[in-house]
Amino acid sequence: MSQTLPPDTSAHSEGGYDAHAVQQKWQARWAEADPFRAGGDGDSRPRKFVLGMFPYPSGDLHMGHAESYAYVDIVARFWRHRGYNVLNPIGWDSFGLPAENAAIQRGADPREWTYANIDQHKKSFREYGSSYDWSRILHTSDPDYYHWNQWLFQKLYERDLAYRKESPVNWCPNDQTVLANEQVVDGHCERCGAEVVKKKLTQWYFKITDYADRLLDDLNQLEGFWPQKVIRMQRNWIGRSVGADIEFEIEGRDERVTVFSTRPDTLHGATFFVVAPDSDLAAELAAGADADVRMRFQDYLDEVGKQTEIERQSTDRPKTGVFLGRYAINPINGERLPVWAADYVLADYGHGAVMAVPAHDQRDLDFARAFDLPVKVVVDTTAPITGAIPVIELDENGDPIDPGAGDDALDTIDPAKTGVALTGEGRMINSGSLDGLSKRNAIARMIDQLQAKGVGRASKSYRLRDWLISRQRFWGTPIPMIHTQDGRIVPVPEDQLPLTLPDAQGLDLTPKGTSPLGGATEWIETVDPETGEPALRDADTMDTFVDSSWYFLRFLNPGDPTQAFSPREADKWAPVDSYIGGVEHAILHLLYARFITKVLFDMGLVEFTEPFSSLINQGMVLLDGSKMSKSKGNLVEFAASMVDPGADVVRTAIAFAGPVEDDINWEDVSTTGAAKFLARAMRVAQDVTSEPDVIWAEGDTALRRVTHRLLAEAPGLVEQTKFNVVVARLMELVNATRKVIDSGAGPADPAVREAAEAVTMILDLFAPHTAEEMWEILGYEPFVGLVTWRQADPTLLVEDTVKIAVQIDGKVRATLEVPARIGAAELEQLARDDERVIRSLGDREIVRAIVRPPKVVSFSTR
RNA sequence: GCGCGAGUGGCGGAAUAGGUAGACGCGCUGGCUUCAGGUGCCAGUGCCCGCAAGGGCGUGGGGGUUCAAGUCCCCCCUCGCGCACCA
Repeated sequence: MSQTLPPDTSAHSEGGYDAHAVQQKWQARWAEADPFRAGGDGDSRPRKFVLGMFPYPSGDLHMGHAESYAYVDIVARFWRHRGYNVLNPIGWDSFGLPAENAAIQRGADPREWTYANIDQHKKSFREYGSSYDWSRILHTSDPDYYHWNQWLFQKLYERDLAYRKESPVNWCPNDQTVLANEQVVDGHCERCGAEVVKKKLTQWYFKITDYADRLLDDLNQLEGFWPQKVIRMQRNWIGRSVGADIEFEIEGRDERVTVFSTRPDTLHGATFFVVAPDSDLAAELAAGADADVRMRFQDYLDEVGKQTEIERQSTDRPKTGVFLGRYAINPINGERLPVWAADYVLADYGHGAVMAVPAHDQRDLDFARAFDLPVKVVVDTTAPITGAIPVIELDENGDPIDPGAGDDALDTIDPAKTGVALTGEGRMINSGSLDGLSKRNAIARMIDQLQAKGVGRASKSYRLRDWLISRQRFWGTPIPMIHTQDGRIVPVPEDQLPLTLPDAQGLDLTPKGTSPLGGATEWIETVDPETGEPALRDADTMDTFVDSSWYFLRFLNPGDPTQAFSPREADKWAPVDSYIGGVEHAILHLLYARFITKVLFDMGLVEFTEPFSSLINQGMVLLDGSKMSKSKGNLVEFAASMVDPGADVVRTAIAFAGPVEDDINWEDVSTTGAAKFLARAMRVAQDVTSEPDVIWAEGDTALRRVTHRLLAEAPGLVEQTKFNVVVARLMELVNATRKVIDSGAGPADPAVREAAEAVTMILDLFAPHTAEEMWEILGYEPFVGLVTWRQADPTLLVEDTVKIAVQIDGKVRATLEVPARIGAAELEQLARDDERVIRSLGDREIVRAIVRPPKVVSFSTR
């Protein structure tokens, strides 16, 4: 027989157990028994769907992943220990640019890089002891997955939620592709960091703006279940403004021009009119002006075009613009307003044009002062306002002061002189029938007037833009549309889906501004499904955020060739109960997934409108105070981190390092402390000499109290994600047990066994291999990972005696050990009689006593 | 600029409802163990004075409420994050 060499344990075995041997042993057993597979229809336990944001298969899994997936596993294991049927799947977000870039560098197929990395990830997660349901793996780059991206696209198209338009878009010159608004961070490409430029292109969009109100309003349901920060970021991102659309005539133009304003009440104060220089309207108006204006406009437009997004966005930039030689007519009073083009007005917000009210808008005021335009005050912000009712002030004779009499006060804050716009509350002046009204009432009245004249109406505007989903890259889901010779755009027939990517062999993947798929002649050429005439496929691929917007549903029946997901399974499992991941997706993935979920709801395919019932954001793992990254060279690799201390030590050290939502400095993570603790816990289990059937009630009561306090507290602490505190409490129980073994009732005491078993069951959250080993040592069958935690015995949670602080004038002068259920009168007497109290009191006299059993007695003297 | 969040020992961090601040761990100091060097055991460890008993100070700074404040209120400082011409 061949002899198997035992693993080298020399470096690890002194502590009482060989962490690596234990790890390998239990990983093999888990692989064989597959104990963490979610229960099927016959399983009567209540269900929990626990999910970590799935990883992108980059080659550099680092400690950030170690942290995130440790938390996911703690939550999944916790619900199993609480008696739930837990679904905890894992998959890979495997389309995307890095694979393509790696392929270009080595002249290989992105598939090779992608799937090799996925294999590496799987190995790492297995080594980590993550309790996944390994039967449900998915990769978004598999045709059987992206088939359903294409299906989803076509469903959105049918519902008029997918459309093409030409518009200035964000263009990353490095990646040579367009980006969604959400993927531009501070004017830079979210992925590669290159400065983003604007380019006018025809692209596919998803009409997320149709859902803006619901995306905003439904955030209220998530209050308390999602981090406040994420909710706030989404609210800001959607950015709803409430106001009115107002139509202006432009002299010499047939059609009226609409502007949006949140302050229709100030319409009488409009003194000029501004259009975005890069808008079609500006070009048209300039074209209709004389040659001089045309030239100056063209110069200005060129100048604006040269600016980067960042320059354009910088605040305190002096206002620039050109007069277009045209006039707009104020619909409420017929005044002629000069029309300017200025880049402080954005082409793609509202209607790309504004009425300028310099007295009451800071930007308009800055512009007016720069170009010497009139400023007309229509709100007297010095006039007192209480709610909607004007307060009439009386002079010394008891006569009412005329509301318009505050002219002196108003003069001192004249915006034309101070340069500060009057944006606050006040009462209308110089506004005809609106005079005297408060802001709120004036807005309502003005909207009525506009509506009556047919030149305006109440309206809302959003910061949120439609989601640009086309990408000029290869490694993504092909857009399932066909461009016919006669200019129609038609869907690829459903029976031809999935439309799979061609082989990358022979394709030039180098970024060149158009999709590499355009060069796959055989692939791109197709026929018009209606006429049979030659036609071309759409060469672009979809944003990978489409892939991740619904993937949680695919886990419910992965590989199903007949549908994207089963509505019946979705009913059972979805939405996700606990979703765990980084805050970097606050307005990308999380917004898109919410949007798509609402669309699926409207399609009648799911019965919920929010995909993630609760969200946990973990902080980042930092090294040298900054985010780990390959380019900075401060990457601690996940796999490497486990080599020496083992998976359990890494997981426990991370859980113990601090609050989940805080950033962790890797140099502060103490694997030494975690390793000592796990060895100590293991030794306690090894020292137990009693049998599993001992009667706990006969054990040491003091130790039993510690055990039961932990049993009582642990579930609440885990639910509040205070994992670091749970580890601390486990350490306390291990220490208390050690003491009883060494210098108390001894290893045979039933309380020692009870404590060791409680430690084992809870330790499974953090150190599952060690816990399984301890469970076996304690004489049980595997798997402790499936054992329901014990209930705390309430009688052991009440202490016999309590320590009470006695304060004299706010300072603690004595502590008393008294029976827990002591009465107030008796306690006060004990405190008054206490020697230390008497000594400390000296000749001072107690004038007041506050007695609060079982906490404190507080005496005041003087 | 606007909006949030956070400041607790040498370090990471604890502290249900205002009730003994510093749990737990790292580090450090001393001791024990036939113990060669990552993981045994015990004790100590917020700062200052003191041999001790004891006393004073102490949760970014200043004020306040309260018998009692890390916790509640007001002002300020520092750091972090988000948004940044959104009409």
